Amino acid sequence: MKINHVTQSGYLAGNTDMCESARSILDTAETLFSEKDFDAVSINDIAGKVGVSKANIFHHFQSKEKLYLAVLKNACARSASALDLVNPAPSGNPLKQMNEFFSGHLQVILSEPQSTQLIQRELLENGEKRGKLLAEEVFTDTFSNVVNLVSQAQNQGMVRQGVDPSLLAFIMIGSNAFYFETRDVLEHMPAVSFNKSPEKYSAAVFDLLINGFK
Amino acid sequence: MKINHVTQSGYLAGNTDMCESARSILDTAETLFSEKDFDAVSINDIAGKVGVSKANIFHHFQSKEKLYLAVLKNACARSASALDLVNPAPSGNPLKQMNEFFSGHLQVILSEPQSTQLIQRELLENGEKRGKLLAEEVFTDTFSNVVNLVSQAQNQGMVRQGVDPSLLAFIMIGSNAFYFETRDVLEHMPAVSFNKSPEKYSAAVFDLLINGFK
DNA sequence: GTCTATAGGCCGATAGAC
DNA sequence: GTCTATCGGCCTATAGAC
Repeated sequence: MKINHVTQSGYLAGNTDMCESARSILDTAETLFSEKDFDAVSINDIAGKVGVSKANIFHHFQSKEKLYLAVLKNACARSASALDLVNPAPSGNPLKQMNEFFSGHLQVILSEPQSTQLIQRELLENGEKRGKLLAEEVFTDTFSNVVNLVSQAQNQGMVRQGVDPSLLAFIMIGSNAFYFETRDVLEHMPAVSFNKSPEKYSAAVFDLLINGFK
Repeated sequence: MKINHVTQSGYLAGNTDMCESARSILDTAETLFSEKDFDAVSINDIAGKVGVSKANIFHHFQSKEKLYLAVLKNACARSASALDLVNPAPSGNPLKQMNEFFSGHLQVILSEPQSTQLIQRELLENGEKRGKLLAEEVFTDTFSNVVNLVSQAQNQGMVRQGVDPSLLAFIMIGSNAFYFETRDVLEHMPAVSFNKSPEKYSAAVFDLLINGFK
């Protein structure tokens, strides 16, 4: 498999011009591509599940690669817009805003498992080749929003000096991402109290990050 | 692709009886399977790189699936034994031991990128189907060692009551795993001070976990 | 825009000589 | 143990009728 993102305009882009069957194909493809990777999903699989012919898929999307990229673009856009909604209103105090983002972020990635899985796989499989593209088009915006949130909290004295805002933002996002990744294994781990309850996890981690373990 | 781990004796098992060419096949297969997933690596690829025939691979390993499982088993064993060495001597104080484990753990997963990548992919792609197996055979031992380390520290008053040892252990391992996953993207992120230096990252995260951000 | 039929290639796996 | 040759199947993609 060889996919060249550079020929594309980008992960994020609106695609509003799409007839009904093309939408069905795109939606079904997203489901299948989120369950299994590029090579493990055949055009036959998608065509069978949608109820159209193989040739019809190649008519709407010129190649399997372009279909996959359309799916990925869609997932990135949906994930990004869902995370935008998590950005809390600037009314509350910064500490509360950080907490709201943290728990909201975990809710979003757990409620959008398809997009999350697709993006995580892209990170794992193609990080080296397309890390720059992913960084520029997907992660930087969300990440810098969180960094700004932390910086504001720091300016108001709710985060002590000496804490790197980008590090704290990284740990918050990473804690949630790792929870998502390991959720299926976590169920079978003995002596883990926080599985099966993302809310408890969010609360406990945030308390740990505020106060430390000492 | 359909792989049934249940027919195997387990991820972890010594395989000492192996002739020279079988070893070469296994090593090359590990390299290729860590770079690309199961379907994206063909027996032809492996045979070509090793310099043997396809049929020879099927002679030593009966199927592509069994070869992959042998590779995975190998990687799990190597990763687990590398992490065993990280368990610090019980001489120092528990806080220092926790710190040593934390920085050592990151060093190990960064120095064994092939094993780490294979295990992370297995987690991402087959978590739901084989989460129980992965939990029992790979993660539980390492994880409970870390939980014990934290519990000992807590008994000696170096970790405050109210902190769940399993949560703290989870965050430590997760922080390192997330650093590994995102290392290629991190390079292209502006305003991130801790990329390119795992040591600084370890130190800064541990300080944050000890003292909190408040 | 949707279909059937098919081209052309690579795949995993096997047969059988040495 | 190692090879060459090959089988049968599934793959992406296209041709061409409607």
